[in-house]
Amino acid sequence: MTTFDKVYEAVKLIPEGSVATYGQIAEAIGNKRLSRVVGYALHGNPQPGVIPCHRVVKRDGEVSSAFAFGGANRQVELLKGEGVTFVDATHVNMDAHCVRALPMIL
DNA sequence: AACCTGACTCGCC
DNA sequence: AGGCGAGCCAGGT
Repeated sequence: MTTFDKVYEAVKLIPEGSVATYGQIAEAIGNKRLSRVVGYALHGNPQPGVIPCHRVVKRDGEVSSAFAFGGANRQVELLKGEGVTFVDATHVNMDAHCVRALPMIL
């Protein structure tokens, strides 16, 4: 089990209609400082369609500017399609959709 | 094999 | 309050 695998497992656990921050993912796999690795892992996204990387946002709810599915706007559309609301064109309504308790995968 | 960089976050100054 | 450095892992040069 590599760190990347843990990241993918954690991301797949995000319920539909909810979002999680890189920090939440990192914390779930053991170290919140891994947030950077989380981003890198999703950047490589080896299994698109399986790994809902569009449900992962920065700690303030802003979507990544380097989203690779067709632009950040595409990510926003996907989230809206799941019932996620936005406080801003690029900021997810964390107060309503942020995952409160992401299970630890250690 | 070492160094640099990257979808991040937090703690100091 | 805003800017800067540190810490983490993997992959490319």
